[in-house]
Amino acid sequence: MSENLSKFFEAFVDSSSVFKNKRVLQSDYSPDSLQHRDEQIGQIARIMAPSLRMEKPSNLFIYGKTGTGKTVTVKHTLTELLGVAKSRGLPIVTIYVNCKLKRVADTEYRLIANLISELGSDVPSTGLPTDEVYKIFYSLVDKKKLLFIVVLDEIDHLVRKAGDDVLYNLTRINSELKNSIVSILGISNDLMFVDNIDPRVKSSLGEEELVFSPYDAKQLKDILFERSKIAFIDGSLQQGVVEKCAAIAAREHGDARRAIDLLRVAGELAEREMANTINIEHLDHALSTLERDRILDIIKTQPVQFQTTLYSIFLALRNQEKLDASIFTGSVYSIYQDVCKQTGLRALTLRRVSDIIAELNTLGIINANVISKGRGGRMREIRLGIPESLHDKTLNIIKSTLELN
DNA sequence: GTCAATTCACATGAAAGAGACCACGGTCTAGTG
DNA sequence: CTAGACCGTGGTCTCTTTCATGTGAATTGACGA
Repeated sequence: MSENLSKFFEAFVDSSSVFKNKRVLQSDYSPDSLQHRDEQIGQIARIMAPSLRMEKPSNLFIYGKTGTGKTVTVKHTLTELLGVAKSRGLPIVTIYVNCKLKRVADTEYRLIANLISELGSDVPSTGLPTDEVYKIFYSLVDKKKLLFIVVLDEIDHLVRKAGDDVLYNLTRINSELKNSIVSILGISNDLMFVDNIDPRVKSSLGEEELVFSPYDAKQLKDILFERSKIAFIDGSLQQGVVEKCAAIAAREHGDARRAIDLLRVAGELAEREMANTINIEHLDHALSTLERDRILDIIKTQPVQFQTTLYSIFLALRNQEKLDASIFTGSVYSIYQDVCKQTGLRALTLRRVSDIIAELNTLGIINANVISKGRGGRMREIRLGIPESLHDKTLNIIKSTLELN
């Protein structure tokens, strides 16, 4: 057996892979040159340039959907800026924080704690009063004369969870500092986000704004070609694969990250088959694999109550005999109560379940719309958002977490 | 027939509570010289 | 005498509950033509 296995590994190593440099297709890779973002790079550079004279650059706010190159562009531009600063001996420091990462920077306290740790110091992950942490941060920043550029990626996430007080406090930092200057660069996926924040914060944080529009199919194609030249062995991509990949991604609001993922998975599938070219079938297959993994992964990582709610939705729809029909909050909740009784789980209130349904909706697992039936009341109309081919798998996942049969 | 008021069944907001974590400082205990 | 174990306190964070308020259109009922 182990002989077989080692043979397999040998064969795997020897088989001509389609990849030359797979890292280029990984999500954390940032390319040396950016395509179709010259204009934005120029604008960011113009806004940030005063920092090289040790003047405070305007706070900058960047919007754009996922995969439009916001993060990469910002990182790219700041790296260049830091290069110049370094060669001139200017004390400029950039800090990059992704506010979406759970347990890293998704609350006010943790954000500041994170900034502190970026500055090479440490505070406990919990236990201190928030203003204490602020004080530590201030003293740390103000110790030397420095110019900080703080990049807050996915800032909409932070505000949604922690409220806009955070931003207000951050924008006030400069008035507390004697020596140093802090400039904030916020990145948001949500275009509507700014409408919901405190006007005071809005004016001070959004001194400058920049919008990243989605890539169109042609631009995506250019990007994919560029990457695939480095990533794949010459000639391993069949005609039309990149074009189709670009077209798929363009259809889904021009998400370049997704397009690149798609290409990578297609390559992995081809590699697994020991094929030495990637064809359209691989791409189609990759598309469904990616989608399947995403959905199953989301479901698997949901808390018990979420899974129970989803299970109740399944049951409610099954009672109606047709899974593509829709049901309403009330019937889901009564079934949910039965399920809880059955499993011995403590049943939550309708209020909470209603929120859970709303959250499942934003995850895309279900589609729920609020409708009014006039005197019949107002409620959510709920449908499953999971493709039928995955129904059995999701039910199995849920049943195993609920220890049901 | 028309129009405003009513009503239903939740949606949505706000505030507050419970319980899990964690750090810190003080006290107790056991081991060491 | 000292290091480590063990509390109590005070803080944050997440998930919930409770209480209150909001909402959109079918229904109702008064009113006038």
